[in-house]
Amino acid sequence: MQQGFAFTKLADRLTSIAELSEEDLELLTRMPSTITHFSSHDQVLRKSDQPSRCCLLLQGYLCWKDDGDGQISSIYVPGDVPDSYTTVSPRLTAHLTTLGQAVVAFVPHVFFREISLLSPNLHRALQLLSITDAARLRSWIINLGSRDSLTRVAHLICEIVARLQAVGLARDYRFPSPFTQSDLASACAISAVHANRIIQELRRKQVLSWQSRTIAITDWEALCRLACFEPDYLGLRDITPAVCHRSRATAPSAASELSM
Amino acid sequence: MQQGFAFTKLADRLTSIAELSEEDLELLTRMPSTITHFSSHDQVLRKSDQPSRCCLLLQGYLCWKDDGDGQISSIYVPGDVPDSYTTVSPRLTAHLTTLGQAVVAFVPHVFFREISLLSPNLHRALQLLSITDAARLRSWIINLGSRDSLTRVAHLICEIVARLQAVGLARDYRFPSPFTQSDLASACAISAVHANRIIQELRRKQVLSWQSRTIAITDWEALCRLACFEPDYLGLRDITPAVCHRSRATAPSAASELSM
DNA sequence: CGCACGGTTGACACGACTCAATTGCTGTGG
DNA sequence: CCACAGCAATTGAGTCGTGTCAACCGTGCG
Repeated sequence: MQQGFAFTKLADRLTSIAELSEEDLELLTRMPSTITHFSSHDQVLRKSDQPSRCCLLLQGYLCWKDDGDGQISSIYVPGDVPDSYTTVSPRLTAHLTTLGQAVVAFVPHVFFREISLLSPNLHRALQLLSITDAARLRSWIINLGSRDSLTRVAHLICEIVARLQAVGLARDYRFPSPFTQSDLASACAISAVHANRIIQELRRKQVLSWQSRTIAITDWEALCRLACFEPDYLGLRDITPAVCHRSRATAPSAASELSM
Repeated sequence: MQQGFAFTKLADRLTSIAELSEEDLELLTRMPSTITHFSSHDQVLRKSDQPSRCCLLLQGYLCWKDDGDGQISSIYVPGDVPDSYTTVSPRLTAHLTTLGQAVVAFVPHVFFREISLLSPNLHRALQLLSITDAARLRSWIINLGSRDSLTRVAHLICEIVARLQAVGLARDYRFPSPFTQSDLASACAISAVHANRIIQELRRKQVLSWQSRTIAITDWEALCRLACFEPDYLGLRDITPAVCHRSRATAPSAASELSM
């Protein structure tokens, strides 16, 4: 991957939910960061930490993992800042853990505070980031609460694909899955054995393949249907009717002028 | 209840998570509001709404209820502002619904924006409000994901008690429960029939009574133990070791006399 | 007074869990 | 280069929690 340009990951992510000006992008280029590589199932932040910087995920996946039985409450993809709220209060309620190898850029809290003061636009974009984070949590509660395990797994995969595509990844509906089936099970609140059977069923239904640490969606429409996936809650700006066939080459703001 | 002092409810809530100065409280007194009464299972906000004001709950309970099977993703008590995030983006992903009768004060977005500009302290307090909202969502995911139904119900009740007490209500561990057992079931993602059996079990275990629309906790310690309840995630300032035996002696607005 | 709704109870079905054993893969050291 | 360790994936069998269905009761309200 393109090391050394951590800020572009953040820019991509912010652009996916808000329109940024040239000046905003210029501000982002000044982002100071310390880049760190983590291996599988590492703890990036412990519950007891009181960080003074945020984690910008550059590559791989992170999740909040609970102390107790290891329930995963949220998954993050490159461009996300899982702990952005620590800029306000550094108290953590879970461990920030890798799912597979991951690359993280640590960015001082003060940087986010500064750009918020300098650009109301960036301030709003960062607020939107936390709002969509909360929206995803609510969506996940709906999932755990009201859908059966096949739907849950399918929905999680749909969400990951949509979010990867929003930052320019997985355009061909293939993406690395360095996490284990047990990880997926923890996220979906099912047992590892059952998760395995669900995945087999998804394979049998010909909607995806999962081999050599890579997932390939073979029938996106069918998967979305199985999952009852309606990506509105992700707050992305340019979802096409066909659900994420976006081309990021074109100017970042086609229409999406709806008041937000 | 003391009508006409909607702002005191907000002041109580903000005080429970942040320290406010005299000036901050003075600013809050200027809060404009339109007070509205709702009956049971009313929709305060529809998914399709694009509100330009927030809902400050004064009395009763509200919840976000999903379109589909009516899964409840979050419950609110007096002093809460369930839709505070709409000040940034008015898009909703669920219906804001009453659980029993409720009284709501509608407060223009612009008021929150103004006080955020005038007082960094209030700005922070409002940010903390959304952060704890998200923390509760994560906690609820843990609940749905990793605990059995008895624990889930017990945990929800513990949380409600703790949050009521944080704003000066339910000090004697008794509080109105105008919601139905089905509502509780929707929140805990179990069937109404099963919810009923769980409640009976809680009664049998002598930890609470639930009659004539009132819940009375008879053994708070035992209930907390059953629930695995650790209230840190609520972000409250003054939790005593014994879990919420707080005395609000220093209360800046000691009004809130009557039951909610 | 009676209807409607919330609460209660029992019987039965099924999805998901656990336990346990086996296979397959990957990396590593002899 | 192979053997082995260790982990992930896979499979089967039996169990249990929770859901569904259906009936019944109690009570508040029109």
